[in-house]
Amino acid sequence: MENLIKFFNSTVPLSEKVISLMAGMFVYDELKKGAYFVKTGEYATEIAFLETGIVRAFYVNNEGKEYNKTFFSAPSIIGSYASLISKQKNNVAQQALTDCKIWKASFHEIEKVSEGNFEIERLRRMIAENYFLSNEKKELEMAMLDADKRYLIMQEEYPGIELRIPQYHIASYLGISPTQLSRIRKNRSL
Amino acid sequence: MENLIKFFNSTVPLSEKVISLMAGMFVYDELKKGAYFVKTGEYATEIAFLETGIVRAFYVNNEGKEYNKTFFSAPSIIGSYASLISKQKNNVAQQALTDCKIWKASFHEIEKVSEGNFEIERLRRMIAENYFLSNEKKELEMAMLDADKRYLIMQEEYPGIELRIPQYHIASYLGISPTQLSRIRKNRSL
DNA sequence: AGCATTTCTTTACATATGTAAATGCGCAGC
DNA sequence: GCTGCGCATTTACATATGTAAAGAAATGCT
Repeated sequence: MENLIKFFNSTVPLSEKVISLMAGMFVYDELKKGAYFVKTGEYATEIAFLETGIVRAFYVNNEGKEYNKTFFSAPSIIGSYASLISKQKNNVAQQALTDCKIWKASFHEIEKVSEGNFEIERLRRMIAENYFLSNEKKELEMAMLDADKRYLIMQEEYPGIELRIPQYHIASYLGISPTQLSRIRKNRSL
Repeated sequence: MENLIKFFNSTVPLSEKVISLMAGMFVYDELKKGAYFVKTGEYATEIAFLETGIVRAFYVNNEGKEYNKTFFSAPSIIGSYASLISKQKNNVAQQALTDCKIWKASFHEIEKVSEGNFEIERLRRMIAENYFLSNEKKELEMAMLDADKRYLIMQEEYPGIELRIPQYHIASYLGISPTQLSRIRKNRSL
């Protein structure tokens, strides 16, 4: 729980009051490797703080192929943010790639306590902005850089992740086939 | 100016007080076709309401090729949102594709008046969320759908835009070459 | 109206990357 | 220590899409 507070505080400093409010909203839980935190086609209701572990967000195209959109590496917030704020169904599933420790909360409750609470409203604004920025960053990278460079950036962004999850998840994240990732790795090491 | 108020009100209803606050912050201006509202490498300071016209947001890769990231078709908000909230340099330029009428404001001033103003804070949160959602939507479309389908969606999202801007801008938006767009259009009409 | 410029389409060709399948490697469990 | 299974790499091949260039069409300017 201290980790959660610390994590939020690194976005905006929070008052004692807000901290104790939040403390009541989050409960501890675990995700086994392979378990889903969010499933496609459902309405998201929960958000969680990922204390340890790795989660992937991925979508499936009409041919049934999976694409990894994001990795969440602790400490981080998980939950289908898009579905929560739009009240639409998820298009993106979230699945644990390792065993995970999480603290989850009902998003609806968070919305309720932020009614009229300036501080939480501001926290939510900053969270929205951060999501926006990291999406934007990934989008630009995907579009401007070749897979080579994206691979490099991925390694900086998620240090050590390659040791913890299979290569084909990385390939999917980079938007290329495992075959192609292999070719890149081969060239890299020449 | 009424259009501006109407536009913001369609996100969250605003009080008289906030409306008059805003009225003082936005001033009328125009952009000639081809003019830039935002240039790459600079720090954004302004935001604007696009009352009439079309603006494109685009980035340039290291080979000097341009990619259109978004079209803004009035009524809409323009300005390098990412740069404004991150206080980093722009990676994305914004250029008028037709003559435009705009109402611009200093983002810094907006930030100042939202200090402690719950309503504006909430407006900003919702704007951030909307930006996030439209980015997310585009990202999923780009990744899950082929250019065919994206072309269709583009036509729904920006009705009539094809009559107002050159084809190669559309191609660039779809992430394909003009040649390829031509091929798609040809197949479409069979 | 006529010329010039811009835009769109088409062709021919090159190539990057995906798919499929075979091989190789390493770790886990017995 | 052996066996099997999951994962990574490699090979061969197919193909979608980009590039370049030429031609056609449209637009705009004087």
